[in-house]
Amino acid sequence: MADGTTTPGQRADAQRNRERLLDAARQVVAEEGTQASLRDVARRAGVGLGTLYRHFPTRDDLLEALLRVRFDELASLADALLDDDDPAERSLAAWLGAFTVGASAARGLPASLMATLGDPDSALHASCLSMREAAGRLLRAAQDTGRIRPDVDGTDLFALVNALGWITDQAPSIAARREHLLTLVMDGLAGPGTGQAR
Amino acid sequence: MADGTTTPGQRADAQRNRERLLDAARQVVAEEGTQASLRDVARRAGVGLGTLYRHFPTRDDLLEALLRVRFDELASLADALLDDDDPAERSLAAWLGAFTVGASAARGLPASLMATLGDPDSALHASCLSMREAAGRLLRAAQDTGRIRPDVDGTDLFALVNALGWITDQAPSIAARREHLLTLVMDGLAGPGTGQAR
DNA sequence: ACCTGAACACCGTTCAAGT
DNA sequence: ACCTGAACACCGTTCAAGT
Repeated sequence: MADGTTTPGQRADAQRNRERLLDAARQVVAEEGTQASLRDVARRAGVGLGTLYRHFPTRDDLLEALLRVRFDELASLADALLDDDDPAERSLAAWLGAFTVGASAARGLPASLMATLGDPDSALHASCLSMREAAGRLLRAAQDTGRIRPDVDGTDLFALVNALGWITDQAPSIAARREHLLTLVMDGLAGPGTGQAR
Repeated sequence: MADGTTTPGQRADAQRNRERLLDAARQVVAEEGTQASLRDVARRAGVGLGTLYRHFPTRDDLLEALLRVRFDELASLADALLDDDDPAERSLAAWLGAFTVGASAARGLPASLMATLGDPDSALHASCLSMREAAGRLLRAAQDTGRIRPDVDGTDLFALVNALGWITDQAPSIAARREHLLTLVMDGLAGPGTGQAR
């Protein structure tokens, strides 16, 4: 059972460098987003640039190490919501809310997530895909109740919620309306209305 | 009446260089998106890098020269739709469709549009703002009929449609579902449904 | 094994020097 | 007036050289 925080393979300064890199990356990504300068990460970690590449051959490898925990949490949240007693469309809304909050943890994250889904070789691919699938199960449960339109799938849903996460990052005035825009999209997921607004 | 295609101020090779730059920029932006390398543009135009900066001090100045015509067309389309005999919400849907098609003309365009709205000094600011305002008038007309929810404004609408344009650029599989996602958002704009999907 | 930093091929932006 | 390209300060990525 690897716990993810230590890699007991070969040790020494390597283990310490890895942790320094992750600490630095956490800071830099929080400040600059997923497109942050890798040189900056190495610099802030007090480590040679080659060392960063040795530990994380790819930007996505680094992001994966930073983000997998959150992704897994979101996936299990979806499964937990699936089992609770709330109406399915409320569970779905709750999950989407949690996701959009997490998506704005780092600028550029929605773009990274979408790119990762299209690249099976990305280190982020697997966890991102399983997160989307967990959301898909929630969606299907809500569709079974007949209160969510049947002509959307998990891909549509994930696309929409990432689009929302993206737009929310483009301007503070829009970030302030995140909840509002989310309910609007949720209403769209519910299907055509009566035609009477409000 | 400046027609935008010629700048009769001082001429000579300057005028020709300007046109070469625009031609090159059209190509490069079409291929690489709004974040295309400016060096590449100068190179393809067969012009020194400094010449590009002299004609277009800013990336947005260059984009403005490329895109203003389309923006203006979209703005007048909105006004034309406002005056036709179609139901207001159909006019709104038609405009949103036209916008999203135009928005996928160049990768990165939705991001440029959103950035531009927040920066009054951007060369794109004015035309982008007036486009949003034209859309806002369409929106209000549709709201007056009572078939579009009253608690959205032009900023929300523009944000949503740009979010759609962005997500559409992230994966071909999603681009294929653009119409579908647009109707979904339109349904959201119509307000809460009956609760019965479909 | 692991670390380091120079090296390479790119950027955007500025500006002295030319015509 | 206008054009040019070197110069500067950055990138990402690789890899020879060190321990």
